Amino acid sequence: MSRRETTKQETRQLILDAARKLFQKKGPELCTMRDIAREAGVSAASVVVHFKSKTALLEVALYEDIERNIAQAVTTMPRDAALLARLMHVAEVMYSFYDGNRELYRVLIRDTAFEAEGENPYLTRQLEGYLTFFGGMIEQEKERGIVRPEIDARIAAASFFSLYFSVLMEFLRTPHMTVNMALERLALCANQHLTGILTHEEMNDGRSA
Amino acid sequence: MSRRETTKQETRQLILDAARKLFQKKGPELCTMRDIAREAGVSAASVVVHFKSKTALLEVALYEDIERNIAQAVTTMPRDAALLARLMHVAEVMYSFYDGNRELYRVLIRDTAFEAEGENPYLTRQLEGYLTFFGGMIEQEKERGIVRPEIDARIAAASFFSLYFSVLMEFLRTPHMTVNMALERLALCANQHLTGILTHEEMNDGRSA
DNA sequence: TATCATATTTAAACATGTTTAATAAAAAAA
DNA sequence: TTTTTTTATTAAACATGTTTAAATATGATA
Repeated sequence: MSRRETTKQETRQLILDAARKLFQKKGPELCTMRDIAREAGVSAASVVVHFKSKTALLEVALYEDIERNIAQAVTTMPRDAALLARLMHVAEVMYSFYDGNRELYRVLIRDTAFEAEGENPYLTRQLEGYLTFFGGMIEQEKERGIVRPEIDARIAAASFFSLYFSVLMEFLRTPHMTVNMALERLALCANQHLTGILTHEEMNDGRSA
Repeated sequence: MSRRETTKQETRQLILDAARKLFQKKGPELCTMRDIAREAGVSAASVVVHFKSKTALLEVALYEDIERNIAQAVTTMPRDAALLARLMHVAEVMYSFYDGNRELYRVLIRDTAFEAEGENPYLTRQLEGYLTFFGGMIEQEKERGIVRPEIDARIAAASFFSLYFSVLMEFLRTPHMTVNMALERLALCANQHLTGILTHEEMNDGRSA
């Protein structure tokens, strides 16, 4: 790596470290680009040159940590537990993680999850990874005779994610909601999705729309 | 109403009209407070005095229209159709409405749905209204023997909303996704929630978490 | 080595949401 | 009516994310 390249990476790292520190400490809305630049010992313009925008910096600064937590949730997932228990394990790890600084992650998700397509590479990749992983898990459950064979595993995985994400949104917006309250709620929703809400007679009659 | 009060309301209405026009025309991000103020014939400061912030103005300017559409969706809802058909009817009306200006509603929802609790009175009220209405509908289906009696109707209504909202999010973020694609996807998810994904043997064994 | 081209950094300027302090007009009080 | 208080309005200032144009440093080329 050329000298030019190394100093560039050093500068980038200085900014990242400063951003992580100040985002955590003051929250992303109260901490300005100039604050971050000062902490890193560079100009505000340099921060923009390196990271394009404040939102993009927030994304880069935080998603690495999130990915680490997802990875940890996956590796510690009970291998032989039921589908719901495995989903709840991931949710517990992630909700607990976000609980460490709710305001920070509320702003992160707001500013990244609603960007137009292609503007949020991290999030998109994480979601795709989840769908593949959890969809594969559901496929396995089909083979074991636990999930019905006609079920679309990817749709099921996406549905579980929707439930997970909605509860997360409410959790991040609602200070008095504890991790356990969020988990209990998600368990109720996810369990309904597993077992359905119709009576068995209706299910047998049921036509897909 | 005193003279002071009437002129105040007139000014407020001028700003609202100007805001609706420009938000629709240029999108909420490209249209500035000064643009709106100029169009309304008042100062930018006046806009802030009347509506507190640009986001709050966006919310007031657009949610009335949204509420009108919800009301219309409810009144045109087929009374004797199945639960899924009724949900899909509401979704079709709303997705078609949002399709008229996706970028506008993407920004609106991003900026309001993720505000901290209490900062988004319209949204909160609409969601509460939906949960009551749809929850009541599910309760009726219990009495008719279509939905199982042990099902928590409010949790079911919230789950359907989660699915509806997640698909809406993807729809608003993804230009090449048509209304029909969104509806098809929602139908698949919602149908899974109605009928579950487990085999019948597993359902009978199934323990809630 | 000297020169040119390229990449990195930044000071200053800009755009825009919001606040402040002042003004003017209406209502209330005298 | 005159005076005082309250309120609606705004010009100017401010804060902050971002852009621009210039300067500086590095690598390539002669």
